[in-house]
Amino acid sequence: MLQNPSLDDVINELKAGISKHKNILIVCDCEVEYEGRASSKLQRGERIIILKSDGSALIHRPKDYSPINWQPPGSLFKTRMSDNNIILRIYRRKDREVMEVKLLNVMMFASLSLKDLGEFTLYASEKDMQEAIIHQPILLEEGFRPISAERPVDPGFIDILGIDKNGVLTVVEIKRIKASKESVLQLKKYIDVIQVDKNRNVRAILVAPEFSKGVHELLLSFGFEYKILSPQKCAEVIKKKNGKQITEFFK
Amino acid sequence: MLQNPSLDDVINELKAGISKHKNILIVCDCEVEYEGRASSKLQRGERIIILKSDGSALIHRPKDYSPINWQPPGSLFKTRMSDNNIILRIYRRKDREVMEVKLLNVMMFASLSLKDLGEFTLYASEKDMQEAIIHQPILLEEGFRPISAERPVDPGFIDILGIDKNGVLTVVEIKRIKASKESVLQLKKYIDVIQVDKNRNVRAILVAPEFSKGVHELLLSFGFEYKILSPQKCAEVIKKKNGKQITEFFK
DNA sequence: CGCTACAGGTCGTCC
DNA sequence: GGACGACGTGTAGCG
Repeated sequence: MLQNPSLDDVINELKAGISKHKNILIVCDCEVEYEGRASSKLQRGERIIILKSDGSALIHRPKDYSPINWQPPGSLFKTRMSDNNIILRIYRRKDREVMEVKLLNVMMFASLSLKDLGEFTLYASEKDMQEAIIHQPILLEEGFRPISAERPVDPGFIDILGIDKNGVLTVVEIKRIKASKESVLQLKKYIDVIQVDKNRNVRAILVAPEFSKGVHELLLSFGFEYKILSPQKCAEVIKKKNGKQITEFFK
Repeated sequence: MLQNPSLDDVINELKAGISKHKNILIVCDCEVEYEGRASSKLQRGERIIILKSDGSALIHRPKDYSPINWQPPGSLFKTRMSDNNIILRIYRRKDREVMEVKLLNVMMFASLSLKDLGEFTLYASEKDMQEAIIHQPILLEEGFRPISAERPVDPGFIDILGIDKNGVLTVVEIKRIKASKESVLQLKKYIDVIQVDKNRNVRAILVAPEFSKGVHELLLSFGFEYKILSPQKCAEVIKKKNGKQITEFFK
């Protein structure tokens, strides 16, 4: 870890860090150029640079969520001196993308060996909602019996296909966030494919925690139905189910 | 800037840095929980945390382009001690999202005042393609005259609306990357709205650097046309045009 | 704030 | 490697 190091010290540490697959953190005054799917130029300023061991690189300005310039994992790092500045060249083979950083002054340099084996779990994805409904169909409605999930149709997949308590074929489309008109049209597409025989009775249900303006009307115009269901609720069900499985596992 | 500081020192610096709207960089052993549009839990491990002055927060693992947990700009930072650990609570009003980081051990802490006024320019955006075609319609085809750009229609916007050399109304949809079937359907949507009178002759042209498999067939089935044009080519035109403007400015 | 479409989107999954 | 869709997508522009 170096504070206000000379560029000579930085380039040595940089080369060493890269070859040892360390994670490198640099706070510096720099310029950046990018050329690839688009091209960009970033004038001189102070930024935070992260070089990761998987070959990804991020350049962060003092504002904004997203990096102003970056390179995805799998990129190659190369360094050289030019006009008493360090040039850091980051090359990505796919799309032949190049990002070049000119380091003019380094305020802080750190070469890190981060140990991170912590497990990451995300709950309440759309997949979770699907599983929850299949595991506990009453979440959708009483008497519903799922037949298949992620059933491939001409263009796309039907989230859940099932039979209702009256034996009517039912297509279920799930959204984990507020459903838009787009979602209704997606459902329409599936119905058009499924309902080859126009006289055959098929139900369509859009499941979401809430619905955008105009969606109810659009659903009505197609004769579709809806069901309010939150991903959090589904996450609860999944958690309980998995907990039970673990209990059963230890029986 | 602190190396292996005590958590007492960190929380003081953290509170000071947050109130002074500094950019804060932490390398530490931590756990993270998130609750909002979904919920997630990240077990203990060593990570890089960036807290920005605009209220955005990023937690980076030693791998991957994207942060494992984050909060977009405008979030509120709050700190407290709990069981001899620092709890950093980052709250976003929209969607009532909460991210809580438990700092167990801090390897490095830096409170930074980054000066970054450098200008950023990006070329080869879809907007550039639009401007290039409007400035130099021959990029699309000989005799084309643009009428309007970003014209709002029922749902959405028509990239460019114009008249071809034969006086026929022409809808142009632009993609800066390979155009998919989705793009064709987007164009179809606009045509359906524009072409109220089915007998009225309207041309539809999809402009993109390349086209996915099946797109040509879909275009054909709708009677649409296409034009190969790369964003890089358009960027050249725009650069030349802007250069000329600057020249004219100094005349 | 909601709706719409773009983004150097990224990322996983399946073919 | 291409095609397709999800993402805690984020972000800008407009009403």
